[in-house]
Amino acid sequence: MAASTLGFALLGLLARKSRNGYELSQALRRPIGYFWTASHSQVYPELARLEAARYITHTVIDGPGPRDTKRYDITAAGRRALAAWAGSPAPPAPERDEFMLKVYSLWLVEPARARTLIVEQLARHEAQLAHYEQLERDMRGEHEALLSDPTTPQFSAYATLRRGLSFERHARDWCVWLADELR
Amino acid sequence: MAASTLGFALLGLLARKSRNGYELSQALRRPIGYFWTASHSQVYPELARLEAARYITHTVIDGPGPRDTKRYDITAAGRRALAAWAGSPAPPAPERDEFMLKVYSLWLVEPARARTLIVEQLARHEAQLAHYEQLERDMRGEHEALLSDPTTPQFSAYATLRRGLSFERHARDWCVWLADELR
DNA sequence: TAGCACATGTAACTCGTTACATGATTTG
DNA sequence: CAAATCATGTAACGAGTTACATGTGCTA
Repeated sequence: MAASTLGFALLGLLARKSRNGYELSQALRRPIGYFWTASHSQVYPELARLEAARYITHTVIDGPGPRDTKRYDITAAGRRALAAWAGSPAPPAPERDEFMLKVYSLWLVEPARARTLIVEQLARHEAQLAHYEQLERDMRGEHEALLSDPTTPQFSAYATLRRGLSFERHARDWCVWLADELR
Repeated sequence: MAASTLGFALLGLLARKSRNGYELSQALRRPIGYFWTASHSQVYPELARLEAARYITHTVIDGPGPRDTKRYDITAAGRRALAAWAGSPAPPAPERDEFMLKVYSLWLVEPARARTLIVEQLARHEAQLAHYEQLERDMRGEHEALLSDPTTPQFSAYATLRRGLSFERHARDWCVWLADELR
């Protein structure tokens, strides 16, 4: 009766607040889904599976369009399953980074062109970093409060934000170094 | 006539030296495939596709077992296709990190247990970092030579190694910070 | 009034993993 | 002599993307 990774991503969102399928799909799209993404065509069938497993329930609250709007809530069993999953070790994830794969063959590309690619990538990392820094400013003042209690959703959200900030900074620095080597 | 990402991963390896399917599969397995992985059941059909596209050729050099051993070489067309792919912008990659997804729901886990998970993850990053540092030591003395010419495969290999080193260091530091917050 | 946001679903396809299948050579 | 390594392939399944399908209400 274990859910898929996508299922736990949905449960992780629903454990914070109730949402409908559309809102869940939005939350799992770039740039909002920071470490998991899914399209709506994957979300709706998964919600049906989670409901069959009794991890969530829905209440119809009639909306626009040809179908009803379904507002989903996590159940006590869903919360237990989510906590058990979060508290078990993550299987080692196979790395998959198409950009780095291109860098591995960058020696075949004319250096000035290669440098352009790296500078474009640098811009993407700087944009994402600026976005994360804005999120951090939005939390400012609450930091000490957030960190004082690791059993609040805000603690987890701040921990993942710190990770994003750190990742984008290191990626930016690496791009700067490589662009300089290709000058 | 464009190859898949896996196809370009294989071409990137074959552009450096000829290999058989078994050796290519080994190179794409952890911990050797640092930014792309694949199992042998995916590699063999892809090699057939690359050969149909005339990006590679093979010569039979009879080996053990019930089938012949096929040694693959990249063609001039394969090298051109690889260079064109490496020189074009990478599509923005959807982030997918199951460990970070767990951290997002870590507030539901008893803090002492949560801390154990983070310390285990820290150990994994430290092991990978030690591995990368060994690779760097193996290259020592050649650094200046490697960086002087960006059109050699060694330049690309060193650039990706620097990225791996930077990534593991930032991941380690983040784990140390979070484990400390959970003490 | 055209387009976008809201809202839910299905179908066809690709990519990737695990399991099935075979058999010679080397090492403990 | 048993197990691991070398070596190549197919089959079944699950996960994920793109396209198909429908229709309301709001805004430029």
